[in-house]
Amino acid sequence: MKRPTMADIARRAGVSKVAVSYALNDQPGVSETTRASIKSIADELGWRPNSAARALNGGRAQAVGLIVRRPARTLGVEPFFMEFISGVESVLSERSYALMLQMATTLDSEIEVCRRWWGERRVDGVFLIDLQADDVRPSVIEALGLPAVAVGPPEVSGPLPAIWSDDGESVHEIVRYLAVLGHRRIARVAGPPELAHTRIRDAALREACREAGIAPATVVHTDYTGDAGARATRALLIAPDRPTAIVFDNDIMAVAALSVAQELNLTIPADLSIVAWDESPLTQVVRPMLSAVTRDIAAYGASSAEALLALIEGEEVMDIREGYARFVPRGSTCPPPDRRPV
Amino acid sequence: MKRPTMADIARRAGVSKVAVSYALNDQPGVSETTRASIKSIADELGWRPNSAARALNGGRAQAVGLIVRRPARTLGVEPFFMEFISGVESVLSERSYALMLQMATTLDSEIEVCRRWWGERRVDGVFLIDLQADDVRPSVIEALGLPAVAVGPPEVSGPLPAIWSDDGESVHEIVRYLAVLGHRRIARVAGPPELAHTRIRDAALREACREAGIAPATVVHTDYTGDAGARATRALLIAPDRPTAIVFDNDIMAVAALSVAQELNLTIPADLSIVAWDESPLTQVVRPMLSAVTRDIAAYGASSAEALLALIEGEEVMDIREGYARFVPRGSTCPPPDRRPV
DNA sequence: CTGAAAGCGCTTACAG
DNA sequence: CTGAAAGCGCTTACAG
Repeated sequence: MKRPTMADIARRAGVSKVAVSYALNDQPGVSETTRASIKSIADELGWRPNSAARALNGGRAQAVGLIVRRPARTLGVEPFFMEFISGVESVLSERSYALMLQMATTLDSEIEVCRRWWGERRVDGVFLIDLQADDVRPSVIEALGLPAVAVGPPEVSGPLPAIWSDDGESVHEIVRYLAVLGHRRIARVAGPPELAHTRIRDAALREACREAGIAPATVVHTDYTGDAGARATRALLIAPDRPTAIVFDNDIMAVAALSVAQELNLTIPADLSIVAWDESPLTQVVRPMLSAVTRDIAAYGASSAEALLALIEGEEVMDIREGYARFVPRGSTCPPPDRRPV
Repeated sequence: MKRPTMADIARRAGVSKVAVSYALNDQPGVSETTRASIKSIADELGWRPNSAARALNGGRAQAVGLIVRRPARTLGVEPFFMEFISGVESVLSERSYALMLQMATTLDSEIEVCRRWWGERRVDGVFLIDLQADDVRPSVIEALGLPAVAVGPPEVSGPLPAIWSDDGESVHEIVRYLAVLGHRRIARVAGPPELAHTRIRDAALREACREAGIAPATVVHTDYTGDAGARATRALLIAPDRPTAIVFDNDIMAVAALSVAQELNLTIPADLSIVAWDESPLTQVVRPMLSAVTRDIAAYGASSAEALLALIEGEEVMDIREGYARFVPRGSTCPPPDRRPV
């Protein structure tokens, strides 16, 4: 039951602890036969390096941290996090890095966790997600000396390398598509306005509408829940001059919109086109299947992890621009009523 | 930038490192005035205990591990994990424990991760989830001496304490409800047959049908994806003597079933009653809203964490039975066609 | 190639 | 109440 140490191996092998250290770390200083015999004893004993002892020698903690600051009620239905984490993991595990996960409720508590993690040498670096406009975290983290990558646009990553995908590009693609179909009144049910990528989409939407020569889109901000999405959709649809197309910032709100449309006796897509963001399997189990923008979130997580590990190794890391989310038309978009043959 | 140590504090305070240790850990051995001055210096310097150094003194790693072994494509849409984790976190964070998260693909690799974590002293204990019939993990983990709790039924937890909710009870409740409505042909679209709780539901379903005096339910096992759920549902609905009610083992498959019904021109609930398991917000954004069984998954995570920490403290931990999932009827269940007035 | 020493940052036990 | 020592399990530098 007692976990073996290098001293145990040294005793069994009849050599010094130092020789064991050299042998096990593939350092010169022991003969090949000694090395082999030490290794086989280590194997037999099931020896593993004590991570605390290693970390104490100026070594790394061999762990990175991720703090999630979304309210519990939206977390479960937001596929982003688990997909992102699984991409992160794919890189970490092959480098034997561990991932520390923590939930937080406020920006301050998130910063406090970083401070503690770094002070306690529990992590070698962190991922910053859900960047906000005027986010204080990048500069605070930078000041701590804690290696970190910002998973978000360079505009708000401050001194940290940004791993980002260009949401503006996706917005333009959606609007051009809808405009070509003939839509003139587009609305968007968005995420929280404090999130940087929400703002970027907001701005891109204004610009894209102008470029397409259509009226500025109405934007309603929500907390990403299906409930809030349904309320926002309902408000849009009972207003005079209701939109003929609505773009949603996640998929659960888009699904909720299907129900609201049904409630109001509107047919999708004949009476209303719907576009979802970041398609999860959910968009394909409903009818009609939802037109959505899609990107490889796991790959996004993997790049972020690569960048963070490189930063920890002391390499210089540049901003990395991932592929943007591409529009995939499915069954929830079509030309608006006044542009279809009667 | 250099993170301060006790030696730095000792120098500033003009005392020995030991005095600093006593002062900061609220141990006797220093005067109250010295203690206060040491503490204020520590504060000012932003000192945090080096977790590696602490762990090396026979102390704890102050971390517990969770390994998730579901394929990436089902992870994102399965709200269980994030809700469970957020419950776990609520307990861990107030005790300053960290959570290490790792993905694995096979049982063997999962066991290997446990072996490594424990050997490296990275964790003080682990959660075992998704217990299987004849699961080897409990006995292997027990043999390692690694403290662990099994998040699953006692039948398969072996020597480990089980934190579980009685799925059988929920199955009985559902079947009694459907039987009272007049349903005689019930089917179930289930999760993977290797999972212990799938088997428990299978067995309970047989028993419940017998007790209700109705034909044994047809059960189709799936991998929990919406796709597989849709296929299973379709197969059930085009068979002769199709069921009048189907119970699903998660919510995404139940949502997929709505689409299949629509595809086959069946009305929910008039032609087919649908029951989902472990309702997430998803069940309430579709129309009709899904009747579902519901339980407090975060509370489940919290109990599991409490139990694991107690075990780590050396306390004896008994099996803990959480409340079972309760049936909440919504819009997707009603009497079958032949039991309604014409 | 091999050995004994020092040190990482803490805690614990043991003298004064 | 205060001080100097030993040790946790490793690694790194420095002699032989």
